[in-house]
Amino acid sequence: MTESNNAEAQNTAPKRGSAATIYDIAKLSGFNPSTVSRALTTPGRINAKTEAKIKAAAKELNYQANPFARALPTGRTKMIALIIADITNPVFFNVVRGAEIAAAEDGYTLVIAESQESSSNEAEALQRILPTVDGVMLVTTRLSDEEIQEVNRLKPVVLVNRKVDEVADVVPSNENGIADAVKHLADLGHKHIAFLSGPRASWMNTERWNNLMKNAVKSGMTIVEIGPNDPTLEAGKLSLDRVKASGVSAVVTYNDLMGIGLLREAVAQGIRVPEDLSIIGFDNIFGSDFTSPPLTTVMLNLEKTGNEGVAALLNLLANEELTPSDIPAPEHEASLLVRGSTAKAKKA
Amino acid sequence: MTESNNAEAQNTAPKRGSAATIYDIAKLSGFNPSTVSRALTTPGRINAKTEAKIKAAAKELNYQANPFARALPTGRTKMIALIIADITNPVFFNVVRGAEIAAAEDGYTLVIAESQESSSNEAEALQRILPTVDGVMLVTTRLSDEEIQEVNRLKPVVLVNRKVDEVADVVPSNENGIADAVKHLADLGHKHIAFLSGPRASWMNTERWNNLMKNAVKSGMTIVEIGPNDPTLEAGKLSLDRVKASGVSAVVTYNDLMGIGLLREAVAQGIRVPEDLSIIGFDNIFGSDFTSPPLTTVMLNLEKTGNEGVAALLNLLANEELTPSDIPAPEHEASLLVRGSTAKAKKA
DNA sequence: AAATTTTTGGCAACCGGTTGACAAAATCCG
DNA sequence: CGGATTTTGTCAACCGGTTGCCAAAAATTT
Repeated sequence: MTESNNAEAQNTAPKRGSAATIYDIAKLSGFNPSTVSRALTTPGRINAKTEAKIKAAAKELNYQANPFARALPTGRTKMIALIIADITNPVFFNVVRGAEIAAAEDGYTLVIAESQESSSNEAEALQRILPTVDGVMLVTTRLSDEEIQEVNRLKPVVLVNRKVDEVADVVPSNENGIADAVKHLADLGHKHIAFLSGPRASWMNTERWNNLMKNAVKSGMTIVEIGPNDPTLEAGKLSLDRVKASGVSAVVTYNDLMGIGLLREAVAQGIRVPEDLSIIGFDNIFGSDFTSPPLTTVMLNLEKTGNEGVAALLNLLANEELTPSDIPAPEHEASLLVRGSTAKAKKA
Repeated sequence: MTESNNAEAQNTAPKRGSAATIYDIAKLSGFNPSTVSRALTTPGRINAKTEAKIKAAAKELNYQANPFARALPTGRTKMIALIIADITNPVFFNVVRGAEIAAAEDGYTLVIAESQESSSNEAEALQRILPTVDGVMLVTTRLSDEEIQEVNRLKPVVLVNRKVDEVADVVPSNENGIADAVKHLADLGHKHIAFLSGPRASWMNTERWNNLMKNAVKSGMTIVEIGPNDPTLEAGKLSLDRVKASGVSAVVTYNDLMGIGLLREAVAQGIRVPEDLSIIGFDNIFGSDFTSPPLTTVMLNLEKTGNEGVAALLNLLANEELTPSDIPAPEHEASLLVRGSTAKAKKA
């Protein structure tokens, strides 16, 4: 842009990416490259004085090891992959954040790929990324159990919110949260409730439905499943008719997105929430308290989930011989967050 | 999957990560490793028939090039870094998605790092990631102009929503959207408006304020800046008192987060929106239509921004000699999305 | 002081690709 | 049909680290 540009370009040979190597350090410090390597990576192997000299030279040259050159013989890349179905789904934000923090703590870098809810995209992305990472965290995978096991055979895998034989997982227990939610509805006098279910293939969907059913029956309520549906705002909105038709006084939705969709459509159609219809979502996503009324929801500590997932993976990585069953169960559990979308059932 | 698995597992030494190399292919196909390399990477350089044979052998061995071995001599990693300030800020989701798509199209992998709004974190993450990527996209960096220029000297950088000398950028024009917003308020009879500003250091904040001021003055309105503030829900909420005190009938907020915070607090305090106070946000984030009333906002096509950012970076990468000024301005512009939070000004 | 053990640093091979140089083979030309 | 040209495959060096092995130097023992 300015006329000084020309001069600059001439004198500094601004060759991008020309970083210092151990050979430069060797030359500067007068030692052998292998000695340099040892001084930098195996403290103690080398005379303390030489080590200090070498480290000084390294600092002077602003040395940073080329990760590829390092990864080549060792096979370790200090990167882990995080595969998620839909990055715009607010559920993931906190998982990602928790994972980021845990990874950065140990000097690992997160490589994030999105499958856009498509299992072929996911397989492709995985294919591309797998060789560059030490391990994989699958957050909401669309892959089949067999595919997951196969990936697990290549690199350590940790599954979040899903369970597959032989594969490590981190899935916080829904039980308490669901029990509380059902009790909450029972206390409010609801007799007939519905579960607005998510995708048939979702492990978590089945988990929630089964738990819900068990608790509802125990509390003497009837419960019906409406679905399967896409786990989206739109699907929640479109299901209002079926909800109305079912005659229930309360709905638990597979996730907040669907809950919000349902709630807004109900309000738009003049159905009063919570007076005419109580709604409970899952996940406590960003924005679930923006609605009128704000959505009552079963909350998961997703940041913690992401954190524990990466911790488990790092554990697996550090300890070749660890088996998935050695991974401790997550410590945190779901809990009910009561906001405005639940109230006493209308008298029948 | 079948019983043949056992046999396979026995003879192939199922050592994790033991992938086929070009040497294996060479042995299997009877050619030299370098010939294999050429067949796979320089189509046409090799006799079509041999090329086919080699490719068949590669397929048979399920060959996938070791990216590190490849990156070492070429320096190219096919990865680009995406640095964002706060991954839980919904503004970024769509940027990330757009970037993902553009990157995947060209076989590039996105490495995402979050700086948690801290410039030291950001510098550190950048330090860690920089050697492993071909280029960097800075989405909401907390780095100083000088730091950015320095990074740009090492690897190609594309800035999103910010401008720094000598560095390529993608910043969609706010002008139309802001002009429309001001005109919208003027048409509704507002005479005195405020800008609830974001962080002082934000380039975009200054941009919006300057534009807003210019347009407001032109329309014969008075405008005041209230701030600076954190770009958060909480800050929006806390600023209500100052907004009330200012006596304005309409507020434009630096972003939707602040707009939503302000709107919800106003409603909570019994101030009617939009009858008593009109509010316009920026960004059209997820959830900005969940509020009651839904937030009127100046919408940016963030997915497109992410897309164009990566495209620009790829362009820079493919064409060493390209200078930042060769990057075309983004084609899309901001536009006003009128929802429910704006209405006629009360008569003074 | 000689023999033995331990420390220390250097040599060289290796990780798995890419690529310039070159010779053999194939194709073209007059 | 012989010489010039093009095509094709191989050799070998290189990218920047790591690491097993060994010899020289230093420290210890006898």
